[in-house]
Amino acid sequence: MFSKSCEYAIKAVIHLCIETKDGSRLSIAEIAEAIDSPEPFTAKILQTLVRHDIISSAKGPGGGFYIDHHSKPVFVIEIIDVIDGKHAFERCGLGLKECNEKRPCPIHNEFASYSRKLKRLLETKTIQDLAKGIISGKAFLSNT
Amino acid sequence: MFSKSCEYAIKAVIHLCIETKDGSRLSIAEIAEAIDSPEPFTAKILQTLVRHDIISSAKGPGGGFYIDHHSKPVFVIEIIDVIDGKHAFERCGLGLKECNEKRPCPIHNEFASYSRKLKRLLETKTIQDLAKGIISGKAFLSNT
DNA sequence: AGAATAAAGGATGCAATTATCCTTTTTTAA
DNA sequence: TTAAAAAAGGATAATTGCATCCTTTATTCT
Repeated sequence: MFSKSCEYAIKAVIHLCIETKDGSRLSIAEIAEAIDSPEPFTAKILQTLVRHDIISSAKGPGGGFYIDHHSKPVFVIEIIDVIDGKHAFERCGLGLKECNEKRPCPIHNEFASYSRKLKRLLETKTIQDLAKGIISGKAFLSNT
Repeated sequence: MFSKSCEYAIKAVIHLCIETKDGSRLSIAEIAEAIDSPEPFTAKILQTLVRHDIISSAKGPGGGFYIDHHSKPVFVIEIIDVIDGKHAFERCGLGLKECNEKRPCPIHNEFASYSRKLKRLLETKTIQDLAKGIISGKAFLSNT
């Protein structure tokens, strides 16, 4: 469904959302540990998210990553767009370039309603919504 | 959504279904050409489908691949199971190993209802159903 | 039986995604 | 103003999915 990068990205932002409510910051190491991801790879993803203004970062001692709770909430789709590209959802089930409403591939109609709904969901759901449903951030975001 | 192999497999079986109704057979070259896929790679996929009894093949002159229209219809999910594995649908949206109903990941519930529906659809839909909806096999299965 | 045809299967190459390493830049604090 | 902390960024490695090549086996037809 999504790339590994995208999975890490979503997990990381949820984690940040929960842990930096109080204005504190998290280092790459802390995030990677919490979401069970390789540290240097996670660093790259976090950088991308910062560049696209989805999360914030501060260099130097006491620095780290955080999300600014005064700015607008983060829609899940924003992360997907930035990491996996805008067209992650528009792809035809059979990978046909020329598949569309007028000239649908054999399973176009079967897929279309499914992916449309899922996309709409991710367009309306925010990371903040997801964070609310989590009791213990660590437990639910790690793999072990 | 599905792997390239799986896309080719679905297209190939649809094409076979349409073109071998009369008991004729198609060579790898003919299939690859029709569905716009690399020939040797397609050969591998067809082999796998034969091994799993989804399609049939005959060696030697006049041989090729075909689907036996006297045997039971092919459910789309069968192809997916064989090529991408049985768990292609059970994977959690965030790639967590330990995500399940009892211990759902943040987006588990959001995904579950949709992938359940899609899975059910592919469990009931047959290649024969899909073939019916196609007027010109070539035109709809190739990329160009 | 022998030649031609076509799939089967093993071994290998290539490219994208995933992951790692190392150096540079910025910031804080002593 | 120097040392340490921490992210940023460039270069490189490993893994995996995708694709190709070549030899072998089975079948048909002459």
